[in-house]
Amino acid sequence: MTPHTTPTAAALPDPPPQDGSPPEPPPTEQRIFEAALEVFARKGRDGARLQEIADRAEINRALLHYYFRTKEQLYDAVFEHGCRQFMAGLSQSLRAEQGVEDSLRAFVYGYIDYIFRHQDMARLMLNECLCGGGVLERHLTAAIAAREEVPGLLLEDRLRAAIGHGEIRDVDLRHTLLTIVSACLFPFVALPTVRLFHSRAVEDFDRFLEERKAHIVDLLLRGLRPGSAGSRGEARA
Amino acid sequence: MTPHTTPTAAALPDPPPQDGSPPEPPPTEQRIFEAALEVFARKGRDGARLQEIADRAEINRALLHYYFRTKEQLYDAVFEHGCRQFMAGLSQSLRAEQGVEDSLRAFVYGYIDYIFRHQDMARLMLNECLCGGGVLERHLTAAIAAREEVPGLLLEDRLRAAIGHGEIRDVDLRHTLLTIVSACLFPFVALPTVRLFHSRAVEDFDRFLEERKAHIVDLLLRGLRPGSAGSRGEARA
DNA sequence: CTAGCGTTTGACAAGACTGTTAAACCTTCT
DNA sequence: AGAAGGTTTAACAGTCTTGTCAAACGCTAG
Repeated sequence: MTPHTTPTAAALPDPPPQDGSPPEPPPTEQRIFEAALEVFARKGRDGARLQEIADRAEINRALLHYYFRTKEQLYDAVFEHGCRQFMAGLSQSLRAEQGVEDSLRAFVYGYIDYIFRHQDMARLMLNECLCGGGVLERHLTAAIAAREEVPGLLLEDRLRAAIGHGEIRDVDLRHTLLTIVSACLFPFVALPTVRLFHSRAVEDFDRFLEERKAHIVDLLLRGLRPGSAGSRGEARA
Repeated sequence: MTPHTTPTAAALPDPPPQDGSPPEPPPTEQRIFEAALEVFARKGRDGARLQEIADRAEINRALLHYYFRTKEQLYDAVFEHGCRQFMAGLSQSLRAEQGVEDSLRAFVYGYIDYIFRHQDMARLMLNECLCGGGVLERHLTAAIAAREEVPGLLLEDRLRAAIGHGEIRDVDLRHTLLTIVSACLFPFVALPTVRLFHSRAVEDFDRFLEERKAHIVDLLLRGLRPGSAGSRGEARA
């Protein structure tokens, strides 16, 4: 009864390419993580079946219990593990630039690229947002308390400084950040719907995302540029 | 065996206040719809239990099968029914204005207000986007084929005309529309997360949404205003 | 009154899924 | 070779959930 403690395989998910050795099959636990993430992301927490996870990991279903006791503990472990790596990797891919414009561009480009490469984890987290039982909140509050890097905050600092320097307008940064994240993330949520109206997105999703990055940065930069209000009053209602 | 055909109670969900009669308990089928929508929205398609739906509707569980045969058919009926009303009501609440600015404002304000009043249905649809099996696509394609009103298209027409008149820049309207919808809708998805950073949103969600409406309209109007590109080139990568 | 018909209910049957256990397996160390 | 300990497997048990059924209920028409 060695497992059930902390995962022995706390290895990186994106390990830097080792020597030229053939890609040795990852240890069982790692395979379970990967399989479980896929299935949970596609079917949801309740829709996922342990049998399907086991099949995908090419192991006996009883092994899932051997390593993680229950389905709930497996889910929590996958979420915890994935969430931590996701956040860390995301923060890392959002390098800080000097100017506001470059910072914003780096954020949007990095964000979309990263989500694209980790759609399963993103779906899992969004799923948790929609009908989850507080697992995400618990983990996020813990992460914040532990002073881990939270992806959006760096850009918020940059924008705040830019406001101080008069480079951009004095906007409510929380709404601005939320808008940026929405614009980057939502297309992945709504993808099945987007396809219907934007059929190109299916044929060439890469191209669609490239267009999207440019569009968002362009819109934001113009929308944040300092200057007088629009043709009429600023806010009405 | 009268049921299983088409719902006899195709009544409106927001019936205009009738006479002063006491609110008579709605017929069984309507109660089922309401209860099922709530439970499906909160627990997801697979997480929902028929027993919980029956309890919430204050009926015997067997009645669910009497009216809808299977869980899947119940889900489809709720989705179909809800989706149709949702779309129709949404289109209706997005009245067309003359100018671009007013149209955009009406759209954003109407959209957020409507979603706020129909969060369950919105969650259900988003859930279907994330881990659904094509039910949403099927219904949407059918709706489009039947030439039903699709919420976003009216605004798209307005914006296209405005581009023709030079009132706004020549942007990719599909991305613009997607951005607008994202900005309005995503906060509802991410609400549990937003709370952590934007604690005011909990205490006073109404106020948060009012701020948000103004923020979105403001950002969009400025971002779409015609004029030269930013401090540097327009698009880089 | 009662026959008919739609509605509602409790009980039951069948199946799906999770979780447990004992035995087999495989490697390592003595 | 043999013991030890972790790993894997097949089979089993229990529970939860869906779906079905026959009987009971209540209303209306003849």
